[in-house]
Amino acid sequence: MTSPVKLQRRSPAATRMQVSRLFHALSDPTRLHLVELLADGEHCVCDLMAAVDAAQSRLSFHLRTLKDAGIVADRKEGRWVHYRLRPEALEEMAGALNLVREARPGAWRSITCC
Amino acid sequence: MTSPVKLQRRSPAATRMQVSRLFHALSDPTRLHLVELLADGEHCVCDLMAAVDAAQSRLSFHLRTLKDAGIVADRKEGRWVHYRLRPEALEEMAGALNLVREARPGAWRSITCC
DNA sequence: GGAACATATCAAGAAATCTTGATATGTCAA
DNA sequence: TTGACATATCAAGATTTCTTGATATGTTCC
Repeated sequence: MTSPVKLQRRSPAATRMQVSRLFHALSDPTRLHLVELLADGEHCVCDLMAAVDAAQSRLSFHLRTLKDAGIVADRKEGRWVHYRLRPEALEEMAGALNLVREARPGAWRSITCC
Repeated sequence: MTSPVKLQRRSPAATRMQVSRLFHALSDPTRLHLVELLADGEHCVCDLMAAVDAAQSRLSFHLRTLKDAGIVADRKEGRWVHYRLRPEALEEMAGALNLVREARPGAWRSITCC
């Protein structure tokens, strides 16, 4: 059974707030790099640290930022941690983008004004 | 004729930098709101100011941020200015997102590590 | 020309974000 | 149990971004 929380009952403002958090998570080159690396599946932090050239605490900060935004999830295994993408988040971003893309942007020139 | 600038000759790092600028532009609820408003075509600043509840210089700041990122373009007409979306920028973002989405994220669990 | 208007820019402070180095936590192996 | 290791967290400073109020620029109308 689905939860009783009403779907899409967020106000437009609340939706924007959430979507802006998602975009913010990808607004940094290091985080973008991490997301690219995770595109083919799970990776452990040590793999990621080798791939992006970042100090440990810096990497940890960016991974947490991605996690807080809901873009990645983690899985603890022994003394290391694996991160993976959350496809739902990517879909949500793509969806927000499509709403704007599909509306024929730049279709007309505004005439009346003020 | 197209310009002689080579296409896609940017390094991955430079591409990430550019894409992160695009995402940054949408990482703020006010700017997201503006982009939504522009989805159906051009609007003049006064329209936008009435729609998003923002002081004049604040609105101007956010429009410039969008413009600097290449997400909108403007057109001056008499004493007012019309803004419109630049579909290329939206496509570029959607493209970056798709590269990640299409790679079956979360497909496998990493076994080997460190 | 001068006033009203639309918009942009600037300067300064406020707030958020990022980086770095230090320390904490939990796990494994000897 | 001790030590090495993987990762997270914290604290402080650096940097960036955002907001606000003031002023500048260019346009139209009288």
